[in-house]
Formats: sequence, C-alpha cells, structure tokens
Amino acid sequence: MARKRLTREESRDQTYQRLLDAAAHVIAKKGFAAASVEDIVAQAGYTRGAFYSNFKSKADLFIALLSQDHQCVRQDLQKILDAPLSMADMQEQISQYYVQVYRDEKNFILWAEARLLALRDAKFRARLNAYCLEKRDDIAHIIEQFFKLRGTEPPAPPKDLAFGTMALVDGMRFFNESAPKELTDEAAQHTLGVIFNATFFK
Amino acid sequence: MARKRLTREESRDQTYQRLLDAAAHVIAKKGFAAASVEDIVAQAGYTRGAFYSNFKSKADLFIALLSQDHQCVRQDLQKILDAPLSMADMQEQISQYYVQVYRDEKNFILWAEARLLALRDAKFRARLNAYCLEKRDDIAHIIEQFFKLRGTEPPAPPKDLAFGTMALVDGMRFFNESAPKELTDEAAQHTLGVIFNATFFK
DNA sequence: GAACTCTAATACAGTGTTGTATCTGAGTAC
DNA sequence: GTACTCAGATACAACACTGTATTAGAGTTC
Repeated sequence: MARKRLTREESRDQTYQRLLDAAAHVIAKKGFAAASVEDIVAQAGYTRGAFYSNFKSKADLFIALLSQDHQCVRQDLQKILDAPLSMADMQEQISQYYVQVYRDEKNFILWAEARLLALRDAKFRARLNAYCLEKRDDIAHIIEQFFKLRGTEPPAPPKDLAFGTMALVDGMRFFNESAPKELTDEAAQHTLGVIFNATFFK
Repeated sequence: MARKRLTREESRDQTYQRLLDAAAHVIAKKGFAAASVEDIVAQAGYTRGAFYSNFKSKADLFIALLSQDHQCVRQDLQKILDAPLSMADMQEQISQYYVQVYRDEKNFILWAEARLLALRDAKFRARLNAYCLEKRDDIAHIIEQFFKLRGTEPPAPPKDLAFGTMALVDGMRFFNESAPKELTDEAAQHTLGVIFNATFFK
C-alpha cells in the first residue's frame, strides 16, 4: 500500500510518538536504567539522531511518556466524576478501580519504575508528585461526594482516604504482579472489597 | 589500635559481609541496574577480584542480601507471634507494624528494587516469592490468632487478609517515600488505623 | 620454616553506551 | 525548479563495565 506523503510536522510527531511507544515497551521490559537510548531507538526503528533531536535525555523522554499516560488515566477518572453517582455505582466503581488504574501491566510497571526513579532524582520526583496529587484529589473528590450522598461523616479526611485507596490498590497490584498465581484476581478483588466495604460502609 | 590477626575464614566472612553492606548502600542509592560491580567493591574497599571470588553474579549477591534481611524481619515477627496476644496488643501491633516492616528507608528501597527485578527474572522471582509467602503466612497466623481470640469469623481468608495488609502497608510506604511531606507519618498511621480497625473490628 | 592453599589484586581483551559534530535528503517557500 | 531548512542518519572519540586469566601474598599444615 502506498505510504502517505507526510508533512514535516506530521513526520516529526510520528517519530516522537513512536519513540514514546518504543520507550514504554523497552523500559517495561528491561527497566529504566537498563534501557539504553540505543535500545529505544532501535525498537522504534530509528537511530540515536532521532532521539537527541526530540529529547534532552532519557529522563526527559520518560516524563513525557508518563505525562501522556497520566492524562489518559485522568480522563477516565473524570468520566466517573462527571457521571451522576449512586450508592450502588460507588461500590461497583471502587471494586472496578482496581482493574482500571493501570490500563495494563506495562503501564503499571512504568509507574513503578517511575516511583523508584523519583526516590533518587529530585526533579523527577517533583514532577511525579504533581501527577500523584492530581490523581489523589480526583479520587478524594469522588470519596467526598460519596459520603455527602450517604449523609455520614468520612472516618478520615477524604484526601487521606484517597491516599490509602491508591496505596492499597497499588500495593495489591505490586504483590500480584510479582507473585502471580498466589492470589487469584478474584481473591484480590474480594479482599479489596472486604477492606473497602468495611472502611466506607462501616 | 592493633588490628586483630584474622583467620582465613574470619577474613573471608568479613569480606563477604562488607560486600553485602556496601551493596545495600550502593543499590539503595543508585538502583540495582545502575549499581555496577565496580561501584560495590569500591564502596566496600576492595577490587573486583573480591567480588567474583564471593559471588557468581550481581543477582546472586542481591539474593544473599535480601535473604539476610528477610531472616532478621522474620525473627522480629516471630517475637510478636510468640508473645501472648491480647486484643489491645493486637491493635497496637498492627499500627506499629507500619513502622517496623522495613527497618529503615534503605531496606524498603531494596525490596522495592527486588520486586521490580522479580518482574523480569524468573529465577529471582521464585526466590523472592518464597520470602514473600513466608512473611504472609507469619502475618496470616497472627491474624488467625486474633480472630480466634475474638471469637468472630474473619471477613476473608486470613492469608488473603495478610496479603491485603502487606499490600496496604507497602503501598502506603511507597507513596510516602516518593511524596514526602504530602502525608505526615501521623496522617498515614491514622489512615491505616481507620482502615484496619474497620476491617478487623467491624 | 618449607611447601601448600586460598583470598583478593591485577592485567587484559572485548563489548556497550554516551553525546557531539557533521552530513544528507526529503519537505518547504518563492 | 532552485535555494533553503530541519529531522534524522552517520561517524567518531571517550569512557564504563564485564568476566576471565594470571599473580601475589597472607594464612595453614606438617
């Protein structure tokens, strides 16, 4: 099939996006530190020239990558936030959240890598922290709405509960990825359900 | 001061231990992948010869390191298990557990690195998984005792609850390390307390 | 104390990675 | 269609890391 003739801008955007996709793949596979610029551009089908003409550094690319994913996830959360919220929905949504947070294993690994990198790189940490807080506030807002709807007082500040929720889901996911089969997805979701129900429907 | 004249075995053990300590330091600081054998032996005050005469590979050393820490942690848990358990203790112990799991930030980072490595290295994963399950079973046993003492049915299998507990604590810790000041230790502990109380004292 | 045996140092060869400096060719403007 | 410009390829020089093969020297055995 005939390849469309691209304008300069289209071509550049395509390269940029392909580099991001390749980076996601390689970083998830080998880890951020072990993923060389060479690996990434090879996976994308370019040479190192393309990389340095698009990004300042590997960390720079990684932030672009995370930023993109973060926007997608927030859009999904926004949908939950915008939809009229009923009590039944809430319970359903929370238990579904476990499955939704990271759209797939790859993205989960990317964020785990990112958090580890953040422990060491202050600039990176600042960036990641901002994303993390945005997400927390989105969730806190949902929780707040829930308790308002229910007419009861939340047992802790909604923001803290949101933090707890994220932590629990992330932790669960982490254990489950690195120790597969020990805990079935059903068991994980059930346990999450127990904890959440206890906390939110006490 | 006069340095004691060491036997061959003492000397070897000393080297081994110093390499482990150095590795813990360097890996926590730079990450497993970025920590070169060279870095580790330099930190320990040796040359590469010492490394290859003690370990097969970097992963080999890392496992030895984790194994050592795991044993220490289990011993601490064992103390909780052995002590006569009262209801008041239980609540206290759970909230204290948050502080105890990882003896310090360094050890926490090491295990996070390990879990990430486990995602990619099957042999390593098997090893880590075994440790993880031992820990889970210790905790499950404590939880089981608790519900027996209380005379109520646990809301989910104790092993799953143990998994949930570990996941929550780990997740919380992870967020707190990479986003310091956002959530004070007090707030974290309070939130944990709320969730645990709701789940266990429902 | 002489011969022996390990632990750890040293030397070395090979490979992978980085960033820059320069070049090329396809898109663009006139 | 000619000159221009920018995305990306290529070439290069420096360096870091790995693992093995060999060596030195301190501990051991008799």
